[in-house]
Amino acid sequence: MPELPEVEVVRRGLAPRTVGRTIEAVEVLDSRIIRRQVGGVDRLRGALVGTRMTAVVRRGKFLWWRLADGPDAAEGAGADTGEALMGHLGMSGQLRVRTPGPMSPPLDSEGPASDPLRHRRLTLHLDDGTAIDLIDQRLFGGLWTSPLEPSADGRLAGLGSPDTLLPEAASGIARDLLDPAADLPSIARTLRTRRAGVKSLLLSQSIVSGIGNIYADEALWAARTRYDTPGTELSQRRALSILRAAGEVMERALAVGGTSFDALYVNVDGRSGYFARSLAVYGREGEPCPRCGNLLRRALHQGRSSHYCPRCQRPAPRPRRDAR
DNA sequence: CCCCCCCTGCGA
DNA sequence: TCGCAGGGGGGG
Repeated sequence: MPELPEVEVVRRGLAPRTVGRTIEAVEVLDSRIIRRQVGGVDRLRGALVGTRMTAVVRRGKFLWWRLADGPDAAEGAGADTGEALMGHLGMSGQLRVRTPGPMSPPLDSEGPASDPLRHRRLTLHLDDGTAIDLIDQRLFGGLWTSPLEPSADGRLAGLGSPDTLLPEAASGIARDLLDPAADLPSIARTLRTRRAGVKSLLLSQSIVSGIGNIYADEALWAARTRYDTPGTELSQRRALSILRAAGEVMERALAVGGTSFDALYVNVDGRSGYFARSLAVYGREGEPCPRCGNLLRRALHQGRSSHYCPRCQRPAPRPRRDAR
């Protein structure tokens, strides 16, 4: 579930089912899913088993649980452990909540390759019997612990965060456009200092986080700007309008559960979002532009597809030197 | 800053 | 068989 709206759907699904719960066991079915864990599976278990989840936080596409010492801790029960459980879904990751009972799916499915349960890589077992499955076909996602540190600007670390503490693993990740602490004029100014194409800049998680290939294309279409327009050629007004467009399209996607093309992209209950039908350009090469009717195109840009309308998305006009 | 890598699966 | 797929990190 890759981009910001899809990850936020997951965060909202996880919060009511995990906050306040204690982790009783960690089941690792494929250790590649925890390759970013310092100390491997032993250290992961040591850091998690017996701790209580106190919040689920998101910044961009990164998701983490805050952890406190559990009720069994002799001293300091309830105290923050100082480490977060980080999660990233990569290209094909899902976090699914499985509740005990007769209706629950079988633990190990022998179904076809398209059956997502075939790709269960790790499960957290909670004290109320709930299981949190990390399912990931391509294994680009992962779960690992990361020490907390204060956020650089002294504001709340991310959506759902109780304080300013941020996992070290997310320290290089900029704020996202759904974060009330995001400073849009400042992000716009940064975009304008860089010569690279504006789409690559929107995808740079260190400038602004949460935007991926779908929402970058949608935002640039909405702001009538072509993907290869150099950041240095954007006016402040145009840069801001691109950022606003990106925020708006992600808000609209979030409101309908995110974008799903197939069963790979689902919420914690395995259900799809409905935004795919509202996409203007992504995956629609050869179809008419919803704004001007010209046929949409797909171009390869830095190894990834860019979808755009060749007529109504133009590179920003160069500032006129002779204007006076 | 571009290119490659990490992976698996699917459709042309 | 190849190219492509909502991710990110690291190398040259």
